[in-house]
Amino acid sequence: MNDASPRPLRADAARNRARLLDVATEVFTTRGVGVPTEEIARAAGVGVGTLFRHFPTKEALLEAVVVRRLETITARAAQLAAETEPAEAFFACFRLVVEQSAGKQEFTRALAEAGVDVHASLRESSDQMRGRLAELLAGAQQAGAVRPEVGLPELIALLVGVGAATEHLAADPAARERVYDVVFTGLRPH
Amino acid sequence: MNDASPRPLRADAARNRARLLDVATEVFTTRGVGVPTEEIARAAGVGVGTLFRHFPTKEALLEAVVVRRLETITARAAQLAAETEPAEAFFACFRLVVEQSAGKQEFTRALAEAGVDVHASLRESSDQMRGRLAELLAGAQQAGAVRPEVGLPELIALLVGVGAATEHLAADPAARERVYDVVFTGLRPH
Amino acid sequence: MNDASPRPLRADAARNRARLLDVATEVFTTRGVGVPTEEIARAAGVGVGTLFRHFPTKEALLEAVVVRRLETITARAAQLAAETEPAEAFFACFRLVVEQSAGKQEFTRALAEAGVDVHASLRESSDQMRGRLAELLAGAQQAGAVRPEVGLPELIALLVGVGAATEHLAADPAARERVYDVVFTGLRPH
Amino acid sequence: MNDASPRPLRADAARNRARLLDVATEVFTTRGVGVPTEEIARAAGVGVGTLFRHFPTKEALLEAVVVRRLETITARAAQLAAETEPAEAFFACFRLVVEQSAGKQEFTRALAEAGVDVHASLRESSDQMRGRLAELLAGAQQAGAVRPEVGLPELIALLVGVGAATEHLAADPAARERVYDVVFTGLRPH
DNA sequence: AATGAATGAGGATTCATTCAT
DNA sequence: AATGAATGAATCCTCATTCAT
Repeated sequence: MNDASPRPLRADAARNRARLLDVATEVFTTRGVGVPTEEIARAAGVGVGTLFRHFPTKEALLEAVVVRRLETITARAAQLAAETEPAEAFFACFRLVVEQSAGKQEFTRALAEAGVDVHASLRESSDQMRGRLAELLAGAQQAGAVRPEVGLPELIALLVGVGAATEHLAADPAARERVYDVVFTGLRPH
Repeated sequence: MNDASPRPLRADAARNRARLLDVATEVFTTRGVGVPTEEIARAAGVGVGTLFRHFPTKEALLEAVVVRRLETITARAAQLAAETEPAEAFFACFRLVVEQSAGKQEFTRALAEAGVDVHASLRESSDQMRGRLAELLAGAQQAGAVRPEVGLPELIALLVGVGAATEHLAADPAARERVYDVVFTGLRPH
Repeated sequence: MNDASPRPLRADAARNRARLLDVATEVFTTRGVGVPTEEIARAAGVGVGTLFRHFPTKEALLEAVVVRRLETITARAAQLAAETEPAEAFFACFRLVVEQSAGKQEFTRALAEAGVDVHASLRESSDQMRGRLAELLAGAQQAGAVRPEVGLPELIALLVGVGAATEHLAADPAARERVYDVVFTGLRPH
Repeated sequence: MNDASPRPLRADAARNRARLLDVATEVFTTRGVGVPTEEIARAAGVGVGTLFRHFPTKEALLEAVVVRRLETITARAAQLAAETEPAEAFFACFRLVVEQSAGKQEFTRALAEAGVDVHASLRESSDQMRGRLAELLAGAQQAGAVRPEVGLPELIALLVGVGAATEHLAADPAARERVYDVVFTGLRPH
C-alpha cells in the first residue's frame, strides 16, 4: 500500500502526464525507443520541459510505460481468472498477454526481462504479473488442461516467443491462429 | 565498362573485410546494433576509414552480417536435409535455425523481417532460406511428421518466436528443452 | 501615480522575502551562484513563483543578497569606528570585512567589483561602504597607523585579496593569522 | 618520465590541439568557464567534434589549460631561480606567478586549490609548482629576505590573494605597485 | 588501400522565467 | 499573494560519415 502517494497532482498536470504516457506508449511501440524525446513531447502537445518534469529521464518514461502496461494486463488477467474456470482462463490469458504485448518491440523485450528482471520500479509490477501467471498455470495444470511439467520460466518464455512470432503475422490472422494452435496443443497433455 | 565481378580484392583487403565481418557479428549480437562503428573498427584492428571503405554504411555492415549468417544457416540446413530423413531433418533444422539466431537480439529481428522482407540485398539470401525451409516443411509433412495445415509463414514465425523465447532461457537448458518440446509436440499431427 | 514607497508588503510577504534572502545568502555563499532558483525557493519553503514575485530575476536576488551584506558590514564598521580609536578601528574593520566576505566565492567577486562597480542598485550601498572605508583609512593614516601613500583602491584590492587568500586557509587558523600579519605589517609605516 | 607518450599526433591534429588550448585559455580567462564549448571550437576554427576528440570533456579542457599554465609558470620560475640570487628570485617569482595567473578568474581559483588540491592530472603539475615555491621560499628565508615564520600555505594564499587584489587594479598600475609594496614589505623581516 | 582526424547534425537534459490555477 | 506546472532556448556530448595525409 502506498499511503505516501507522490502527491495529488493538479488536474492539468495529471492530464499531461497521462497524455505523455499514452503518446509514449504509442510511439515507443510502433517506432521503437529510439524516437527523440522532443518528438514525443510535441506529439503530446507539451514542451520537452514538461516531459522531463514528469519523467526525469527518457528511461524513466519507458519504464512508466512498461509498468502501466504490465499493471493493465495483470488486472485484466485477474478479472479473467475470477470469471472463468481454470482451463479456459489460462488460455484466454495467454492470448491476452500476447496480444497486449505483441507488436511492441521493446515492450516485448521488457516483458521478457521479467524472467530475469529489471529496474527496481518494474520489480513490483512484474512480480505481480508473475504471481498471477503462476496461479493461472497452477490452476490449469490442476484442471488437467496443461502438461504438469511446464514451469513458469518457460511459460513466460513462450509468451514472449508467441508475441514475437505473432508480431510479424499481423496481416495474416489465420496463420496467427495456427501459431496459437500449435503452442496450445503443445501445452496440453499428450 | 569495368569488370562486372566485384573486383578481386587484394589479399589484405579481403582479410580486413573478413575480420570486420567477424567482429561485427560478435559485437552486434552481444551488445546490440547501437555500438559505435569506431569501436567495431578498433576491435577489428583497422581504422574507421577502412570499415567504411568496405561497407559504405553502418547499415550495410549489419546487412552483410545478416546475409552471411543466413547463408551459413541455409547451407547447413541443406546439408542436414541431404543427410537425414525428412522428419528428423525438419526438427533438427528448426533447432539449428533457432540456435544460430537466438540470443542475437537484433539479428533475430532481422530474421523475423524475412517473413515480410527487407533490404534488396537480403532478398536473395532470405529467399533461399525460405525456399529451403519450405522444402523441409513439405518433406516433413509428406512424411506425416508435421501437421499438414501448417504453412511457411507460421513456421518462420515460430522460428522467430522460439528464438525469442529461448533467448532469455540461456541459463536454464531444461526449460529450453521444454519449450522445444511444447512447440514440437504442437507441430506434430494430433 | 502610485505611492512612491515600495508598498508596505503584507506580513507574510515580508516574512517570505526575508526567508528567501537568508536562504539565498546561505546557498549562494556555500554552493555558488549556479544553484537553481527552484532549489532556493524550496529551501525557503516557498514556490518559485513567489521567489520571482519578490525578485524579478535571479540576478536581482543575488544583488539583494550582496546589498544586504554590504549594508550589514557597513553598519558594523560604522559602529566599530564610533566605539574605537582610529588605528584599532581600521584594523578591526579590515578583519571584519574580510571575514564577512571571505569564504563566499561569488560574493567576494561581487565585492571586488565594488572597486570598479556594478549594477545601479549596488551603487549606493557600495558607495556607502567605500565612504566608510575611506574614513577609516584616513583616520588610521592621521593616527600614523597606516602608511600615508596607501589609497582607497588598493585598500579595497587588499581586502578582496586577503579574502581570497583566507578562503582556502579555513582549516589553518595559524596560517591565516600570518597572512593578516604580513599584510598588516606591510600597511603600517616602515 | 613519460615514455609511454600518448602517441605522436599528426601534424594537423597537433596544430588543432594547440589552437584549442590557446583559444580556451584566452576565453576561459577573459570570460569565465561558462562559455559554451561550441564557441571555443568556433573560435579555434574547428568543429565541436574536434574539440571533444582532443578533450573528452569540457572539464578536461579546462584542466589541460590549467596544467599547461602551471607548467609554464613553474618552468619560468625555475629559470629565474637558477639565474638570480635567492632574495631577488623569490620576489621576482612572486610577481611572475601573480601576473601569470591574475586576471584569470577561474584559473586563480584553480591555483588556489593547489593549496588543497584537485583532479589527479593536476596533481603532478601543482605539486611541482609547490615544490618550486617551497625552494624559493626557503632560499629567501635563508638569505634573510623573508620572515622565517612564513610557511608555504600562506605563501600560496598570498599569491592567490595578490592575484585577486591585482585583478581589479588593471587600470591603475601605481595602485598595483602599492599592493606589491605592502605585501613585500610585510613579508620581509621586521 | 589504410588511417584516423574533422565534421556537425542530432539528442538528452537543465533551468530561468512565465502563467494558469 | 502563492503555487508549481509549463515552456523552450541553451548546453554538453555522441557518432555516422567524409576527407586530408
